[in-house]
Amino acid sequence: MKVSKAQAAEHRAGIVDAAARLYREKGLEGVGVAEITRDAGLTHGGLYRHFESKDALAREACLRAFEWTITPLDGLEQDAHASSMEKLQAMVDSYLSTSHRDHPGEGCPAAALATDAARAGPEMSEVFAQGVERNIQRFMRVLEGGPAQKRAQTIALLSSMVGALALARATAAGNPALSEEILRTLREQLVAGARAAG
Amino acid sequence: MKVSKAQAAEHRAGIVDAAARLYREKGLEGVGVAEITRDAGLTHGGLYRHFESKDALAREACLRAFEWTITPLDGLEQDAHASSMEKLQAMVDSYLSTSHRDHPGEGCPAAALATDAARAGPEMSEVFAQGVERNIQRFMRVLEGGPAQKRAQTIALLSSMVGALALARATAAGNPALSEEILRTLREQLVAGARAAG
DNA sequence: TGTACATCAGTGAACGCGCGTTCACTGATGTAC
DNA sequence: TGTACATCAGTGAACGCGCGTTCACTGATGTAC
Repeated sequence: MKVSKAQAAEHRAGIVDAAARLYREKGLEGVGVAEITRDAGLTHGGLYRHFESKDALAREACLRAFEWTITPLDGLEQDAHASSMEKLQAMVDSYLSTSHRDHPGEGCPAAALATDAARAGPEMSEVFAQGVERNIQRFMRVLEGGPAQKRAQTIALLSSMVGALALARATAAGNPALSEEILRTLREQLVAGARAAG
Repeated sequence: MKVSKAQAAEHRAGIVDAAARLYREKGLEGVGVAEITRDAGLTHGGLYRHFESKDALAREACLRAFEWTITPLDGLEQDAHASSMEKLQAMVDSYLSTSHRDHPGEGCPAAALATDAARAGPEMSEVFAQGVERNIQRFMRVLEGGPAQKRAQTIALLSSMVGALALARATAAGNPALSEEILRTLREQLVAGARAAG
């Protein structure tokens, strides 16, 4: 049956949200349209009233996934009492936490979808690059120094955290000690490195 | 028809090699057994004389992929004239080259398969963790300092390079300038960081 | 405000298609004598 | 060294199965009068 325009818009947003979460959890090739729409409380047939194809939905879900949040970049940012270094440490600790490792569905899509996006064609790559650029702009705000220096440091910081989180996830089930060691080591090294550079 | 034991062993190795390359290029869920065996010059039916299942082949291929080589860790290592810092720079430049970015099939599986391995179950995670541990041991040899310090630095170095390469690949088609910027930035930052720490 | 009706979001069966796996068969290999 | 024969690596058709997508249909929505 037909539903109101407002409800249809909600359904559409629900599908995008479900896809954004499931793709991060299971990969771009690990989820079917049936599972996505079921998760959103609908059936698969109606998906094509909202999206041209599964790939079009995947691109929109990827863009949506990049609206993820992490403390203290979001919510606690107004806290003027915290020093820049304390904020950096808090952000790194949050990004490289076991909680983030074990819940990719609500986490950073750069770490969850990078290799998938590399194989998904130029359109997805463009979406992904937009998200990475946005991430860089957000993360830059916890660093100090000139714009060029800050940008370079942010790119290095993001790359390190993405790689560490990806490796920690890949080794978590097979070698938990190594997985924890990777997270712990980078929590320590990254802030020490920023302290030396800043 | 039946073939000699020696030729059967060659065929088996050829299948593993083809799988190791194709999985790195297209992902663990992006290649079928038909494509792998065709690439090895065989048909898909005979695959199950050598491997229990596709997953068993994938695990063996992943282990094989971790036998990848990179200069100057392999081949040039006897060059006693090169300083440790020069070797580190050469290794980082090689890892974060556009050539490595554009040819994942012969490159580092940690960067190519990390997110796939995280979703492929505990047995694959165990194989992957073994490969990562081996990578750490190899990379440690270009750094100086005490064992604990070297190991921590190596884990940070490997994480940074894995993340940077993954992000560079994901953005290469959609934003080539950003992709190059990521590689260039980490080539510079990583050695500068090691210089400061060492 | 009421009424008639075109619109269209959502349903669920059906479609090709490619996948991993199985299996009867082939014929060279390699062993027993 | 020769011969007979069991073994088994490899072939290619066939199997269920799940996938993305299509489509006839439903019935509430929202518009035209």
